[in-house]
Amino acid sequence: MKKILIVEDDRDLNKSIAKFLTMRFFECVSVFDGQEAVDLVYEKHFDIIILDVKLPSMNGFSVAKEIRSFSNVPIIFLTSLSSQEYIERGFLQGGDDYITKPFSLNELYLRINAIIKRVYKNETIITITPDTYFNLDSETLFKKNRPVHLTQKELALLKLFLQNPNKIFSRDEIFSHIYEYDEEPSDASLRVFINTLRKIIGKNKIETIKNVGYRYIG
Amino acid sequence: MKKILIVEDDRDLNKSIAKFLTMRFFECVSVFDGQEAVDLVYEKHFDIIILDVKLPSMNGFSVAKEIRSFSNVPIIFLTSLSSQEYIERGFLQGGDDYITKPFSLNELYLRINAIIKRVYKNETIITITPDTYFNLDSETLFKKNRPVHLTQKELALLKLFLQNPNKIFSRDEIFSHIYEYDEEPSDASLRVFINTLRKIIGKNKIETIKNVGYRYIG
DNA sequence: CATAATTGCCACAATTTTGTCAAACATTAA
DNA sequence: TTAATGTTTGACAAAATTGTGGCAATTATG
Repeated sequence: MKKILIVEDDRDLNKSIAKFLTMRFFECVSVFDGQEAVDLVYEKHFDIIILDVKLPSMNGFSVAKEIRSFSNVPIIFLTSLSSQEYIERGFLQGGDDYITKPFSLNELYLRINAIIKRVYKNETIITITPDTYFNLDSETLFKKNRPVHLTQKELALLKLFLQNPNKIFSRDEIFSHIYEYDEEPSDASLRVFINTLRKIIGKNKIETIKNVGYRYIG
Repeated sequence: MKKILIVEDDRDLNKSIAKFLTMRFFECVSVFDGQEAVDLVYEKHFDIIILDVKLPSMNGFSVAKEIRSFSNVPIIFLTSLSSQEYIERGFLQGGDDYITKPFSLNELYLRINAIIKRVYKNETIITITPDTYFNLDSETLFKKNRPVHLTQKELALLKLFLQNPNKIFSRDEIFSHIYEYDEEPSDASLRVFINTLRKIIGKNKIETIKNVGYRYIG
């Protein structure tokens, strides 16, 4: 679950953003002034920061500047100042997006997701083929919207592949991921799992790297 | 240098975007309708796509949907339709940003940079020809955005060349790089590998240095 | 421009690796 | 305990990679 820091001195607005995003499975922390935000980011990890520009004492741009001196956490500026000059300043200060008030909470939500998708590359739903996808939360593979049963090892192997698309895995690497330390089956075993996975997600989705291992084509 | 595809049927606007971004060191390609855009992305590599929503024949959302079926290239929607519904549709179609007209070119530029910073921060891609590139992270060669399977030796040879563009390699040097100590095949073998690589990346990309060896033209 | 040397390229062969299936074995659930 | 499910193995078929020979094409050089 992604952690969001909401820096907004308008308490009502702050609260409704937090409520909206919490309902959509984000973990939200609210603060109401700039210095507090900087201190908190120093101490704790956040996956994304929503930052109002007009804040008491320390303005949003200065907050961003301080945070950027030690962290690359994505920042979305939020403000009623829609002048080009401000927008440009926001991006130059290392911002990832700039939203002007009034805005829809849903748009904010979508923009957060767009950034998360790029930065953390972890959507919950991974599309494998047009009719096959994998839900990372429930760890379930769906084919034509029907869940497909996978055994423990099949699941481990599929997850390894999906989380590292296009990465070449040596047989040894795969073994160490899907087997316990004391298990040492022969190569033939892995071949069989590859075989069954291919039957499920499609032959061409797993490429054989001869003399090395395999890779998932993502 | 990052490559941008501009899909906008208003020729004047398309031209001014291209001019503005070219001055800021992007390589721009302009097209004026949706189908053309899809065809082009299918064949060539772009780092980011600027996509007008209102296009003749095929609208921007459909274009994005088609592109997303085979590519993850970042897309920025561009449109005068500022209704929430449209904005949301843009993001749900896999868009990375949504800008409403009228907009400042500089803001577009800044938003492009924000996305590039996130998406390509640690991806190293070597462009070989307009439709062929090599991803150093996954050690994969792409042609028309499709991965091309290379055997061990082919890959070793290609990597040697790409990492040393324009350097003349003697046959002996190449041998010592791609063969193990105990392997000692004849010259004919290397000729065959050169031959197959040329078929893949283009004849003129590998120059023969008679009596010496070869070099990759980078 | 003729010649010799070098290189390109194709088809095939040798070798190794991988895919597949059935059956044995192990583990879990009923 | 039995039945059901999951995992591993072995044997053989199938496929892929690499090497080689032979001849055509190209290049350098006198």
